[in-house]
Amino acid sequence: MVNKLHSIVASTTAAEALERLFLVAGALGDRMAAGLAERGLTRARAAVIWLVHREGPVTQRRLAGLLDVTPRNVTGLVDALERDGFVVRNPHPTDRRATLVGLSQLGRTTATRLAAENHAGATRLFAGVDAADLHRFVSILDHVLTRLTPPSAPDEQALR
Amino acid sequence: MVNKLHSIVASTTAAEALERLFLVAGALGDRMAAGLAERGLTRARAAVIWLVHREGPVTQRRLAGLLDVTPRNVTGLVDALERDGFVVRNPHPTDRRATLVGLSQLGRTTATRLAAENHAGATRLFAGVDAADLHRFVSILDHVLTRLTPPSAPDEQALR
DNA sequence: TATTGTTATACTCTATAACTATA
DNA sequence: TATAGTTATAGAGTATAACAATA
Repeated sequence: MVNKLHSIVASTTAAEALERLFLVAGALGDRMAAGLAERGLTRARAAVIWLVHREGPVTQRRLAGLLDVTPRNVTGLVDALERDGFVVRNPHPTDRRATLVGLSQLGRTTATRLAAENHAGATRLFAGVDAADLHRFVSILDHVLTRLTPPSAPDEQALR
Repeated sequence: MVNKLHSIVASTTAAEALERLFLVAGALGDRMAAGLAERGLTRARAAVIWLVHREGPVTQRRLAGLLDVTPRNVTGLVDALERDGFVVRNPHPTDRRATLVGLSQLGRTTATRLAAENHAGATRLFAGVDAADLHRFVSILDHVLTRLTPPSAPDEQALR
């Protein structure tokens, strides 16, 4: 009886937590999209810039794997980023089928500025949260992530 | 000096927390989209069903406000949902310009099933998390949400 | 024969602008 | 004159399928 009551209370609170998590995720996503739009970027394109910034020049095939989208999709994203001057396409030194995508100067400065803004934004959002509480907060996020992400999957969750 | 060191540590952890939050949000979104796809739904369409389920029959104009999208967008979403049998359009009793969007029987059972699955999923995701920790977790999410959402905005954040 | 990137085609979400029918 | 919903048009992200060049 006690157990049953306990589980009911716990599950209700879990639903509230999930609802709140969705709310924060949505607001966070909107805020990020707005910031990116000011630079003429979208989330998908910013993800490409971010990945290339972390990985160095990569083939589109690899990008498709890292982003977990189709190669055709990468073609479109890189087309737009190249047109807007964020990335450059270069021939692969040994494999003449492949293309290496690298950052232009604009792409590099954009990546570092986005990282700085991200860092500043995070500091502002969590300002006033006790260090121990923040640590527990991250622990719970990890807990959720573990139950959410199927084990295995080597590249798929690299950024997303 | 102590203060400076403290702020450096805190800001670093905040960036980690934000990164983890993005990770969870992405995985959560993917999971949800996959579940909806099994029922022939997308996130945008499910949001309509969810709102109509909560509000009862609503005009498309009101839906546009609640979803924070353009009226034209609502037309498309309702078109698809009506075609697939989730909602029905009915004339507004007093305003002949307006259309009331309501749930069909399929829409109702879908809404209740999605709610049940959501509840079960939340319970599973947070299983093993201490009640006090979960409460603090939600408090931090609220803390972040407060700093993220500009005060005012009456309808905009109704669901999102 | 397999892989890399592309063209072709299509669906979904989203937006702005112009228009019709009503208030 | 203002409002509800639509048609017209467009951009962005995504997918599958077919194809060329190269491994």
